[in-house]
Amino acid sequence: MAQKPSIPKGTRDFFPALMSRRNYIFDTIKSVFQLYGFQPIETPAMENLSTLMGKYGEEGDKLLFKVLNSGDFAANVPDDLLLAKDSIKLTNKISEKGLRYDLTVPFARFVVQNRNELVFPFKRYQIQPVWRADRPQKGRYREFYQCDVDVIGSDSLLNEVELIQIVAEVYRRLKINVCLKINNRKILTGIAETIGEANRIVDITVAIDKLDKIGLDKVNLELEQKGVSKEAIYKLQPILALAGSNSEKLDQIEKVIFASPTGLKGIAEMRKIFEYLKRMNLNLNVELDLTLARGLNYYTGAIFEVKANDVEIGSITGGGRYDDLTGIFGLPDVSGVGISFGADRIFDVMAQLDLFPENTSSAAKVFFVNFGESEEAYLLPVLVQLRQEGISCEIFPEAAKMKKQMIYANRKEIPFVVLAGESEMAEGKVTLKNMETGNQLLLTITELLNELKK
RNA sequence: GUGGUUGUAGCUCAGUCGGUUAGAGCGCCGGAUUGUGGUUCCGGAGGUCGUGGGUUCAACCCCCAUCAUCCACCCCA
Repeated sequence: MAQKPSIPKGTRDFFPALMSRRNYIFDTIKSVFQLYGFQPIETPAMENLSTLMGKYGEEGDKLLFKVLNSGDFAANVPDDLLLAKDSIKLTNKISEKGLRYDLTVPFARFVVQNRNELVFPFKRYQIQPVWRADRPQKGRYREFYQCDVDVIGSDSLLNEVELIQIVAEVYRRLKINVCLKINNRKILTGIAETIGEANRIVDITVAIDKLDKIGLDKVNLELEQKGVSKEAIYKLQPILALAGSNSEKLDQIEKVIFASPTGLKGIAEMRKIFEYLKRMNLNLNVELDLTLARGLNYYTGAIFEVKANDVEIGSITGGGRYDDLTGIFGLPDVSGVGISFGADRIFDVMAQLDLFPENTSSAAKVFFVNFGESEEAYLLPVLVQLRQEGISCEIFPEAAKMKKQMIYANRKEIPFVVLAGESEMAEGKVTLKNMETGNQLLLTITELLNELKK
């Protein structure tokens, strides 16, 4: 038992029944993406570490899975470096590739690298696994899928609005009750400037992001511990307590951060987005949440986060505007905006709320019982005919006991079973059994086809 | 990276004060039923009690270590 094979922690195997439900999620998301004119791309599982490092903050670098150089990777490492036991420096010598941590950074690299072949604004979607060397826990895996949609090469806020529409449509189709929270990094910058802590914006946003989780007192405590001045924290209080409708909140915050041009720009952006949304007749609760921060520090404009209303699981979709992601790779002044659906968390939510439709099974529609060689010869052409008609079917590969074959069909949840032995063959017919009702019909092959096409 | 939880059959879990042959339910296999699954009845297989050490006449049970697991923090989808 101890020797049973296993998989690395934080990874999972997916059974057929799970796969068909996962594919239901992927297919839904994919078709909505396509509805808005986004096209798929894929990038390699591995990227050069130089592409990945430094893009996710210090914490993120630690969570990158590094891939050992091939060959005799230790041979060229100087002795003093080995003895120094400095993991970071040693890593630089023995590893130059890593597994991707998200889809956005590889996408930025993709855009810069292939800029001459792309049509801008470039609208792409990408559904692939990413890897993080995090410690796994509830709703957190080391290998999980992201479903990203991004538009790059356009400043227009219409892109933000389109992404919000996509969120609304995806969750409408999946029947998940969600709330979309939206904020703007420029407003956060404005706040930081106004309270006199402009260079602490990351600390401030990370702390206030936790407001609804740990409460006001603990947020203030954390700000204090991070070295934010008492005066600044005091000035921050009314901002954290803002309430009212989205436009009321914007009006209030505007009065506070009027001296910050960046902050005002953020407010103008948000007003424009809400104005657009009003015209879209959106069936989604969009809430301006000034405490929403999101960790990734490449965001520069609007930021989004989606939470399921009926399940405690953290955010299931997130994203935002990033003005300078491609700048790091040598292509400045190309703005992009995108969001990422966390398929695995969406799966957990749907499983918990039992939202999957009944008929997601990937099993064949018809099962043929195998009675022996002559029956096989009689049935094989029928299988060919069914498949030509697009009806999925299979025959048991050996003439096993009928009970065993029926159990097989039952466990695979195949809805129809065809039986054809001596008596049926004599009449040129087959018996079709409906596995759910137990009813049986004696049919000719033509009748069988018609029956199954219903 | 920090703190905690739990490891007994394929799965979920009992297991008394440390005591001789470690149990249940579900699942699996076979039969009742040689051309009929999902219900029922009967029978059967399956365990180095996570691993290594220690205490003891004796350890699933106590101690130490180790590995795995799950949960929380950090961070995040």
